[in-house]
Amino acid sequence: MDKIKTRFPPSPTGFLHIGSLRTALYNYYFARKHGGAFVLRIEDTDRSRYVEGAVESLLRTLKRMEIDVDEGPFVQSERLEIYRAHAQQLVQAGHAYRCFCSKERLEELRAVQQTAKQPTKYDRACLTLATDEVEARIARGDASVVRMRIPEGETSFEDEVRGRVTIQNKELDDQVLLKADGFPTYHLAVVVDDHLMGITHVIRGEEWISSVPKHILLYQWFGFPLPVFAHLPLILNPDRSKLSKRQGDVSVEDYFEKGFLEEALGNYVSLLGFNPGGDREIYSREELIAAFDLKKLNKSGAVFDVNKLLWMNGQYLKNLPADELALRVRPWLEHGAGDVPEQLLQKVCDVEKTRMSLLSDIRNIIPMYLHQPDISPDLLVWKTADREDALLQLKGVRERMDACDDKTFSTPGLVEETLKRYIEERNLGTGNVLWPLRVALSGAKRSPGPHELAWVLGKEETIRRIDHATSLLA
RNA sequence: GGCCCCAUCGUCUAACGGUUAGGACGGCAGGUUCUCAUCCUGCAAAUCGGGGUUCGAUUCCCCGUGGGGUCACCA
Repeated sequence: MDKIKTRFPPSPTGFLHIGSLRTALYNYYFARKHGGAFVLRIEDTDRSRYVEGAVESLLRTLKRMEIDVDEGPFVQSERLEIYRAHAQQLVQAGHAYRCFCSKERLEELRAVQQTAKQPTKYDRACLTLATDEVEARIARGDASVVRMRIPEGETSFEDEVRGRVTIQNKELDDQVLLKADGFPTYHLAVVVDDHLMGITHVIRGEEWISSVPKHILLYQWFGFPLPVFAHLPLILNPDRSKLSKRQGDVSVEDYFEKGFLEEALGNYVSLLGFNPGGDREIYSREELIAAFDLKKLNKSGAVFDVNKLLWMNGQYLKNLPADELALRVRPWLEHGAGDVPEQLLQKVCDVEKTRMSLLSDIRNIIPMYLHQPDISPDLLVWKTADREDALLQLKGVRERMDACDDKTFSTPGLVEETLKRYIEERNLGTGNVLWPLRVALSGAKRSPGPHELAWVLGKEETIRRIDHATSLLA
């Protein structure tokens, strides 16, 4: 049996679309699971869409997603001779023919057909051109393309996710295979390359399913064995149309910029249209590879739910060790705050990670740990107490904090113990003590607990902040 | 419009033809708690409609309806 090979052709714009990411992931999973190879191919046969640096950008993104390429990137624009020869072969065999029709004529033809509510198809005006006339016009330098000569009958194929799909050949247009500029169209290039590169499984988006019959014809004409086809359901906007810009972010780079983790994005996207079997939501890359199965693919489109992605991202953040999180959060710090000491950043991550859903959340979180926050004196007062009590409690707790040794501040747990013991000993109200203390340290209505804040800030700063709060109440 | 594809809670999904139709996100209500978040518990929430086949249909078939994709010298 042939070695399993899958391939991935990103769109040549340089950005990786969310849908493309899933396609890449599935191809990668499938290849990995079967000990096969994952091939990267750049389909840059449209010169008008050329983007400088697109390939480098794509490779960077794939690398970030830890999708390892086994072969390639193969670049189609460097293989023009191969496609030309194949097109020529079809012309000689009578399966394709030269067409000299101008774009203007074709547009006009289409317009007429459209108003007449006819299907828009090429009228085969050039099909009957005599061989010597064709040669004469080519010699004269007339621009021409090569078109498929669609035969009568019907074409069908087996799709791994949809089953048998059949289409009448009369529905097919005499598709252009080789353009006037000598570049192949997608249809020619994909068939030739998939065969030459030994691709055994074609896993791609559903938007391609209607062009498969054309490809089948090409495979037959060339005498190539068919690969296995698996067409994935589309990823949808909330209104159920094909996921597109305009209704939100569609490139994985957009999500990186927002502060999503590569592994969360990969995990989430993998589960759109595929279910490994259990009731779990969080899967490691290895688990996904092990569970991946073409038979487990869904047939219907899936709405991309940013909300659930946000939740999943939070899950991943929460489960990251503090030192790891600190590393990954670092790029989001403002330039001025770039000198946040590593140890402080790790502590902040440790106490804040259950409150984060994006890496970029660190930007809103970090200031209060770097500088004494503004405090509204009224906020210092616990709901069942008054200013006098707040002042009293702050003074008391300051005294106790001051009496602590450095070891107490070495873990949040020890600080917490100390506070609890203090409250118990004096028979104080928990809220009466902890609320003003927490506000004194954070200035915020909502924040981590006072013991966590004190641990992050350290003894000296903790006392300084308590003193500051006290001065506001006095 | 032609052709192709699809159809379970709002969303992602599970369910050998036999289940009180399960889980997750979100929502709501509680619990833990100094606050928020985390965590835990509970609640509401779905088989598009109509015909068949069958002892029995979410599941198989047909029709309808709805949605999507595609109809380039773009991929």
